[in-house]
Amino acid sequence: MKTNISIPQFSEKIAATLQALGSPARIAILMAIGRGEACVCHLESILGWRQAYLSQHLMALRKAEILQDRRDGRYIYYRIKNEAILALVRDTATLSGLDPQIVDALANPQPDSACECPYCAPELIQL
Amino acid sequence: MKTNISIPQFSEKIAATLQALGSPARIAILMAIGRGEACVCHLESILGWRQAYLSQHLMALRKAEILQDRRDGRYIYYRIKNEAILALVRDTATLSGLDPQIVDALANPQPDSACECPYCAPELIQL
DNA sequence: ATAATATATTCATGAAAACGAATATAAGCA
DNA sequence: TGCTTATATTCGTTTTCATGAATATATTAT
Repeated sequence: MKTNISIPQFSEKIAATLQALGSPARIAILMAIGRGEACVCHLESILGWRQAYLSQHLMALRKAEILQDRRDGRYIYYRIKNEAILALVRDTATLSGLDPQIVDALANPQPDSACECPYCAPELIQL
Repeated sequence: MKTNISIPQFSEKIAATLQALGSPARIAILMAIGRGEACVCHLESILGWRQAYLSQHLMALRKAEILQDRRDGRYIYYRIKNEAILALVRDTATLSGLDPQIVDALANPQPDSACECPYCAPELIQL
């Protein structure tokens, strides 16, 4: 039972966003999306995870209002609502003693030749 | 059992820092410390929490290398190791739709007349 | 209508985190 | 030395989160 705790509303709001980011899996997802957008099967291919596992984390990021989704036929694309989230991750990387350029490089992902999603292999859609 | 997950080392490091911040209680502590330093009894007074509860969160923040402590006689003072943490919280506040000036104001706490710690009431030590 | 593909959601289980209560430790005072 | 004050730490319990497995839903193709 939570008693004798007086936490201002703002602490809870700030903590909620940071809590959503406090997961290696979700950080990896955000890096994979970067400044563009990515569909679920693209993220599956890039990250090598089970689809259901990925979807659960996407759900958490949507709930935290970090990700925005849009449907295109069968495909659902995700993008980061506010690029400031990437700056936040970058700054945290710096704080954690990591090379922020790694974050910068990852935030601009390129199409992956091994991926068969509409983004990486648009020619497959025409067939 | 964690299987089929390929999380780069950097995601884990970033997430670890954000995980430590993903708690309303610890955000409140950081706000109370701000740019200066604060002793435990000061934080007790300001936040109105049980001492043991507060100490547990201080322990978590020390473990995450966010806080630095120094002992002065019976008193232990805490300061935020890197002011960039405050910038991080401020940016998160902005992202969460909060007024960042609230964070700025809180990051420069003033002595509290109701507090009897050496910082707020140095004259009590002389007695 | 059915099957295939893409993806979300739910539920059960296990692990991690949060919290209360009790206790231990350190420093200063009488 | 013993007491007081300041604070850390440990342990048990509860709550929350993470994950796997199964299943549901939406769209397109046949």
